[in-house]
Amino acid sequence: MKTSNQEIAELLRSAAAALTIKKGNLFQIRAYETAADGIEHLTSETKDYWQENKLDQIPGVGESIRNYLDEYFRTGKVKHFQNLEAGIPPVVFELLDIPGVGPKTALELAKLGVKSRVNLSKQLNSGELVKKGFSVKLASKITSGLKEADNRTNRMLLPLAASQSRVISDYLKKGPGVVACDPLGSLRRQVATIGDLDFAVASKTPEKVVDYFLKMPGVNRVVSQGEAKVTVMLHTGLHVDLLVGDPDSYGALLQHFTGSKHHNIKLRSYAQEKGYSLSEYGVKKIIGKEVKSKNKEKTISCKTEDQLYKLLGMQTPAPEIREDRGEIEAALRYKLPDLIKLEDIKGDFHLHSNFPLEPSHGPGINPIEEIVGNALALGYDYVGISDHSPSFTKHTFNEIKVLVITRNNYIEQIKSTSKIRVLNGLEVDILTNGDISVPDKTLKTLDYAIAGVHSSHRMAKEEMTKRILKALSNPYVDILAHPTGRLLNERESYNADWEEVFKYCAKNNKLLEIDAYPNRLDLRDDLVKMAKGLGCKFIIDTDAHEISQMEVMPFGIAVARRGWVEARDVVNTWDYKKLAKWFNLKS
DNA sequence: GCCGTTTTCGGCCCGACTGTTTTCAGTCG
Repeated sequence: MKTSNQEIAELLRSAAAALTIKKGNLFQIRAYETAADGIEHLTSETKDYWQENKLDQIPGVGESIRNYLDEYFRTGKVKHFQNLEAGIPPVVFELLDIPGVGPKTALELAKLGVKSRVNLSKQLNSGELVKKGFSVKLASKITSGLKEADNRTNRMLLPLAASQSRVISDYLKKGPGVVACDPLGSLRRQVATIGDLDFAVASKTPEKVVDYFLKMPGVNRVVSQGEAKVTVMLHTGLHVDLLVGDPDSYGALLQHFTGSKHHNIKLRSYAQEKGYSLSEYGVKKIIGKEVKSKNKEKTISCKTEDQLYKLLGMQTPAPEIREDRGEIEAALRYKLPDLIKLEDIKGDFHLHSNFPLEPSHGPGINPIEEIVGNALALGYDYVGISDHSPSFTKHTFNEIKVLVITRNNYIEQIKSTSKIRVLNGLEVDILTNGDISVPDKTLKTLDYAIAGVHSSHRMAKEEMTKRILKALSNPYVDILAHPTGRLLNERESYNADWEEVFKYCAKNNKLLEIDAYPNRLDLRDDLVKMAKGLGCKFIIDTDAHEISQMEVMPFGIAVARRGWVEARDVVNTWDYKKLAKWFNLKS
């Protein structure tokens, strides 16, 4: 049985598509889609919710869908969904993820004899579909849609998205009549991976900006084009959306295009209750059931986002938390968190040097002295060096002890001459049975230890939870490194009962690391928020293996902000005295 | 089908673009 969150969401989306084809209730269709969204964004498996009898805690899941899911987990199928889908060729559901193809188009294709995606491609190329009466324009649209779906690459990591975005916004800023230009969408919200790039431009002459944008180097084809709204595809396959708006209502445009979709839906529902209708043009007053005027002139325009949120009687939530995870409710009560900022960071604790402890672990390339010097240049008050521990498979515990002591002595010398505080740490392995790869008496000689899972990632959830908890129970382990082990676009998080792990950390003063390295961003933002709610403290580190990588700190800050974290929740924003107390250091 | 610091009933975000539409349906963000 397919039970991943992605697969369960697909199950619901197929039901929604079937209902669309059968002209079901529009709101019921939306309800299935909302539930699918809710499931996709869960921090743990839907199946776990089911086993714990908590399915209706999932956003968008009510009594009916709860019962359907229960039936699914018990029997592997949902009779109601099977009935909905009866009479609809299965290929319809296969075609839905082609851009431009929705339920109705997919059904038409199926009726014209399309058997599969491959077959669709064949019939398009041979012109067979058009001969059978399918629209020529739609056929060409779907041909490019198919090409796109096939070339769909991984979502971009933040550094790449940021650099691509800079090139485009530099270009746009030089455009005719451009007053302002901002990258928006998921990049502005600093989501860990970015699908496409969105830009807003403020200008009184949108048509000129649109023309200028279409001439941008690298544009491969125009996906759609309107007076003030364009989507293009670059030669790299990247999608870029542009919206041009009047400078007087630019705040509303920024708000609209930053999203997220769920934030906007919640915000607009709330606005509606208050008698307003909200769009990218501003705020309209609703009288009775009718919007007072459809004229844009009658819209209250908002130059800034603050004006818009203020009009609705709330604080402006930082872009990073606009995900409909409670920020609108908090903003209405003027209780938004005071999110951590890059300037709050006073040090970095997960740094790898070239000290010859264990070459096979891929050590850093810079000497400890250079790392300390760079920390000073970054304005830090303290810095922690945390090389990988020597491999326990190649060394006896006694050899490990000797190696570590050698390094200890070396760092002691640096400590005595350095202008900033230097801490002596080590990144150690959590072995499959939960033991630490370095003996306690050696760990005891360090200022701190970061423990991480570096092997056997595919353990069963219960086993992995036990493994992590046992490691954390070691009194010398201070930090859980990159807690979920995910590598973006490469490896999923491993399974563990995170709530149990976080409760343990909160109770026993174990720190959760937010690893700022862009392909990790681990702990993930949603779990950060959960951990913060359970009272956990964090440390944000770069995991740099060369000193230039110490500059990835902003990505870790973004994750923390997305998890509603304030500076006081993060130990490496504290002054040294408070920090030393937490780590039980001598001075 | 979901949901509620005005509601357990009666609502459900809002608008743009495309195609082939003379008033709208489908898809997308």
